[in-house]
Amino acid sequence: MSEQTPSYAALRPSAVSSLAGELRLACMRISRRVRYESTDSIAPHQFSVMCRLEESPRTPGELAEIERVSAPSMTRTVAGLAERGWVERAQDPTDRRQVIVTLTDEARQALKDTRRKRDAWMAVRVGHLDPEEQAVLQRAAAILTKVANE
Amino acid sequence: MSEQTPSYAALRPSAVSSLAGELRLACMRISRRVRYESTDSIAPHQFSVMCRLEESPRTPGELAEIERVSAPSMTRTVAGLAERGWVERAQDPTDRRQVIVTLTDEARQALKDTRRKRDAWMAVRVGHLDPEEQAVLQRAAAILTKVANE
DNA sequence: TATTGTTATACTCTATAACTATA
DNA sequence: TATAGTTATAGAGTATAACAATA
Repeated sequence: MSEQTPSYAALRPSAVSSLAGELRLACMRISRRVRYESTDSIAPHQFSVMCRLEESPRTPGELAEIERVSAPSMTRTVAGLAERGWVERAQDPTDRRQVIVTLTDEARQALKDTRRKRDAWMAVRVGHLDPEEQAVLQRAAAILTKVANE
Repeated sequence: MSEQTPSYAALRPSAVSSLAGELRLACMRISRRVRYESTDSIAPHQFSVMCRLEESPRTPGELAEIERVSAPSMTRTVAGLAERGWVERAQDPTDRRQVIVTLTDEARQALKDTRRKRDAWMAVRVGHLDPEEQAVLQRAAAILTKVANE
């Protein structure tokens, strides 16, 4: 039997459970550290809404549903973003009850800066790992992304 | 050259950077999903303080410093925990200005329940992976834990 | 006089309820 | 009458400043 077994047996439930616990805790700790260290100028709820608007403009109602907050909360959040020049509001020409919220170029740049700061924290630590550990994480990254998106 | 190379070259800076970005994002998404799905009865700031008290009793001043919140905020948080029966406050016999905050057994049980719920979310997803993916994550878990603790 | 913790007050983000404008 | 969004008001959690008790 070689050191790297070419085929694998499925983990037993108890092993799945302890692996899940260890991974979950590590992900939450990393997330916490990244958030803490990156001293954002963008508040978490603002950041989250701005990410949604990156793909396409949306109405306040859609944003409230996606972010699972109340409509008045989203009105307030959008107002704050507009005040800082990160979104623009326009009336929907086909239904004048609706408002279309669009991200500004300035906001896209701010998002880019924040992500760069966050990635930098992680990059320093990944850079300190030895090559074999980096290779394991390269394979793990895709799997964790799949888990996160499930 | 075999499919699984036995020795590895260190990643170039650009590769470290993109790996870091992918890992960081996956960890933050998983963290967010876990927090969202586990519908805690314990608020995040309460949970965090309770975890600190799990190791040993502490004074409000120590807790405020560890959690990086103001002393009045910690007074309030501790008062809330005491009201729910999760902590008990006692005067320090050697310095009567100080208060010793201790976790109750009920709180320890509540922490256990919350962690079990969080781990369950992750365990379902890890259980869906194929055996080889699970094997990769088993090696990655230890590395991520090291990164989180750095 | 310095330190520990609390109370007083204000600001932010959240919510529900009531209201306006439009369909 | 129903829907999209806003305004009114209140409840948490945070902060700084002022205070009480103790060292």
